Amino acid sequence: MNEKFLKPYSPEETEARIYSLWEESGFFNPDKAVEAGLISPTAEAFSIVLPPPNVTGVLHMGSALMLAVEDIYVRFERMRGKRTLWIPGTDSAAIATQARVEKDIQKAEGKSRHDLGREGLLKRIDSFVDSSKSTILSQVRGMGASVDWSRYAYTMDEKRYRAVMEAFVRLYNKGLIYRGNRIVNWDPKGQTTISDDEIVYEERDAKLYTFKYSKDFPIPISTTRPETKVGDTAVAVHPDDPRYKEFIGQEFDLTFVDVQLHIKVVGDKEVDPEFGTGALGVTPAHSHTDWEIAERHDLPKISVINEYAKMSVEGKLGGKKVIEAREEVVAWLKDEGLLEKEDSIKQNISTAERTGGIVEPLPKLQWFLNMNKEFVLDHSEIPGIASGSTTTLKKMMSTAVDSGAVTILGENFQKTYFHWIDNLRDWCISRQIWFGHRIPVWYKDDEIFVGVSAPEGKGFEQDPDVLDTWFSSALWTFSTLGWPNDTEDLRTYHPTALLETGYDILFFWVARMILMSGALMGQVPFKTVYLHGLVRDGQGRKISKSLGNNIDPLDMSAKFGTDAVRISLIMGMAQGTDSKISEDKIRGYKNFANKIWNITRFVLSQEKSGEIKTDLKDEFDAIAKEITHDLEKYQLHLGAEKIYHYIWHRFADEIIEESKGKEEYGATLYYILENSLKLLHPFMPFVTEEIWQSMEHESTRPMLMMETWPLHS
RNA sequence: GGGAGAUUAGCUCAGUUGGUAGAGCAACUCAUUUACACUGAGAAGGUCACAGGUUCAAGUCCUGUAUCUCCCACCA
Repeated sequence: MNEKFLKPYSPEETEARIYSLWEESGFFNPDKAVEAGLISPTAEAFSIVLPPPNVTGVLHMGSALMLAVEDIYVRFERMRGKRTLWIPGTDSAAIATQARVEKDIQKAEGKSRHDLGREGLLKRIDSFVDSSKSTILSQVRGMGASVDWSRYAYTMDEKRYRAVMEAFVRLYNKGLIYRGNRIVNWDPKGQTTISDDEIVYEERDAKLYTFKYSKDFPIPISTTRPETKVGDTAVAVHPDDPRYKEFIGQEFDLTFVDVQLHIKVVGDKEVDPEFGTGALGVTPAHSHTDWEIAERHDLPKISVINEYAKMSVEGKLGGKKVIEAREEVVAWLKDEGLLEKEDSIKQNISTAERTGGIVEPLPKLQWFLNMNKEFVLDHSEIPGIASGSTTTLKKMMSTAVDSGAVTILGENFQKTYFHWIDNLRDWCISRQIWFGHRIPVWYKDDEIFVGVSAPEGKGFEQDPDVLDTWFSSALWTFSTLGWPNDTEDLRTYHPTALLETGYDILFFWVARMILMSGALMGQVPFKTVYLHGLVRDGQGRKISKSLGNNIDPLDMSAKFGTDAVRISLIMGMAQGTDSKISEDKIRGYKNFANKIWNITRFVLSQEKSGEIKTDLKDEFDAIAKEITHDLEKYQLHLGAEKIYHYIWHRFADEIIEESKGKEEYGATLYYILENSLKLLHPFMPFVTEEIWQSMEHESTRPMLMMETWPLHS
């Protein structure tokens, strides 16, 4: 027997060595496994893309859970003989990365991005990305992820850049991308537009002021933002409201603070007569609702707030921050005796997810993806949409799931998905930052050129904006497989089999992938969506810096071994629900790794004598069948529990105890141990492989990772 | 305002199609040169939030109530 079994199992002496063994074998790449004759060339494909972690980030418990779940499925399907591909990659995290680099430069050199210029800043960002990406990549390795590194992709690399340009141009040519002046969510702090999904609402105390524009104005209005009223061009009332009906159509000229206003009274059914005074002061340029009312009634849209959230009007409010202007307007209303009421209310305020800045709705010229425009889908493999038929992006996204082509595990998530689609507005895809995929549009006087590369001829200026980072992420399942080229990889591995990610990016990413894959390839991007929950601490609290309850997966891995971290993240975690992790829990599974180690020590001390006992074999095979079934049904926490319970409390506590001093048990013990290692391998790959490598086997396969799954012919 | 989910042992949670309530941790008793103390054996602990209903049978299905959580939404 190998002497190492005389000491407890040591993850730190094992893991790096075992990972090298796997990686150097080349078998993370399914093509190599086929070449070596370990997987049939005609085997069914099983492919997953790794949700690319932030290239400059570090691994946290959420990504550790993601890697664990995905690696379990990849190893399971690989052992079941499928042509299994897991594509790794990293994401540029555009806004966050640019902000980080800008901050560093500001701190170290006192320079802003404008001092460096666009080219200069991008160079600095590239070198920062280069120097920091090794951290996350080695951490992914450390978790035991059996990804095919030869297919590594980065959202900003050459191939992905081409795919993004191509996608933009194709969607533009289909008429789905347009440029329009519309109200967008402007983040004054980040100095960029953000999408609806990047907004988080915070409940705050606010004041609802009720007043009249002037003594002569007949209708009082209510607002929480008096400062915007200098941009009003109308008052909207419900068309049937008896109080105000007579005023509809009338127009008033008046002076508000020191600004001249021309107010028209309009009737609009969107107005709720029950709320406030039942009359709405319409500020078209600074409110989504008001913009729409203005569109319907052809009202002028006067911009009174600029990109820095300061007043852009003439007079004494000019240049003031909106908050200051608000106080000034309220003071003026009081002085003039126009203020009728001041109510305290709770208000949901829109803030930017990334910067925390208060979102200011502003009209801006931006690029949009049209969700409701009909277009012809030339080639379609999506059930319910025939090739060459007319559809809209919205309908297509809905059909992809409704038809069952994509299964979103968890009924509640399906409902959420459909609900989101119902309420979907056009997607604003342009961003005013420098780091990202620059919009492939060039202007020259009245000319506009849209193409994957710059037009010939002089005098063209490229659009300064870049694309929303989710635009490129949405292409991920096929941009990583070589699209827009018609590659062998695309034919073999797309649609991918499974997408596993956190439920918090169902809309950002999962839905958008369905959109892009459908629009550009006529395929769904994946067949099954597995959404995992948040990882919380032992008390069920969100892990956060301020609580100081951060449990670092790398620390835990160093302390208890990666296998222990992986399986403790899986245990008790039903799909789609939040899970808990604590140091005690991880320690418990370190003990389990050692338990198997000692079981092996005992079994290796026995002769492989006697026949395999039928009753014990049948019992084991039944367990193996159940575990297989659990994995197939995405109940991996149940499978993990069963193998754990069987190995510790059945095999070790009962079968081994019973076998002591009885030679005829030998062959049976070896049978159970070997097959238990196979079942446990996806969950705890390091310790199982290490044990496997230390034993002799009849199998000619080179390693446990490439063994066949129990009961699988 | 709309939607979804949760409520099971002291704590954290499982419980697959309805068929005698489960695990881990904690606490209790005992064992101990044992493959393994990173151990084993045993005992204790629950009106499955509450109230109805369906059923031979309900933690599980239905209705309602309470509390909590999350998501979505342009009530100014």
